[in-house]
Amino acid sequence: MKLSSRSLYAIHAMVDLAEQRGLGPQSVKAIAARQNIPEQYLEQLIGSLRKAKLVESVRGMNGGYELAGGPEEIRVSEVLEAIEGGVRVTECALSKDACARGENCAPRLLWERLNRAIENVLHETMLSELVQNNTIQEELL
Amino acid sequence: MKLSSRSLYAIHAMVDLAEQRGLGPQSVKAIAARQNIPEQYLEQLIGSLRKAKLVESVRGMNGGYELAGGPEEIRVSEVLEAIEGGVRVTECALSKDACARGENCAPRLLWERLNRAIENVLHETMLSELVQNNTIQEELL
DNA sequence: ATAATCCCGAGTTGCAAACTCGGGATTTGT
DNA sequence: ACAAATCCCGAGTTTGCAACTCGGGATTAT
Repeated sequence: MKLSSRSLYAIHAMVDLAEQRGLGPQSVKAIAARQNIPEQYLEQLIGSLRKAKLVESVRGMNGGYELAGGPEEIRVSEVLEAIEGGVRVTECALSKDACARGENCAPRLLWERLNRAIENVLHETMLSELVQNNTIQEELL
Repeated sequence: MKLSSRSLYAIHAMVDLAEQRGLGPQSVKAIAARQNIPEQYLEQLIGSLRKAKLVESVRGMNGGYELAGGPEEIRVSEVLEAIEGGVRVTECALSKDACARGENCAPRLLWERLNRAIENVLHETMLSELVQNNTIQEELL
């Protein structure tokens, strides 16, 4: 039940871009250094974020990446969707065919509850809530 | 964000024992066959369940395992706790030391929300809700 | 006695996630 | 015009750990 480092890195990178918003495009190198992420790996991940139109790139010298929209409009679920292609606790809950037990799988009730609970959190949490010096953090728990 | 097969197997095994309750001890072999779990692997897992006092063993010929208590009293969280030793989305939310960022980790808000949501579901779901021909399943969603 | 089971510490295997590499395309600064 | 800094991307390679096996001892019913 761990989040992959892919996901962790992607979220940290997006938060970083939110924090640096307005300061011009941020290079992969800079983001990687600030957030402590292997540079070439991040390059790969941020490519997925770009394809999902969550960030925009500026090429050439002094280029880099910027958030495509305001942090208040970006849901964490969008980030993870882009990077993982959906966050499901077990394949079972996704497609009934994937599970040999078919409809007769009693524990499916549990998978569905878990998926709901998780997706609810991811959908309701906006990037803006995760940036530094957000002093109202505590009440939002 | 997947559940490990350890967890999946353990839950299926516990559900199986709930379904076979009252029919005498169930051998690992029988459970494995019914639930489609590699036998020797299950033996390992069920050992953890026994140490956590969730099941009781009867040794010798015609031996096997039985639920230690009624399925209405066993929480899914107990099963996963026994098998995984806690279900945390990221180490960060567990101990502040584990994360180099320390207290200044903005995304921690997210980890905490996720952990809460997940633990809530696991804690509220009883084994009895997961057995077959539980016809009120749908409303419980 | 024999067979069926639990019990358990050590393996071994496989595979996907994590990370690297090489090199091309684009833009800026000088 | 050229060098340097970046994005871009398809192919690697590495590696950690979950998943699974093995061998053999202890216990009990028939």
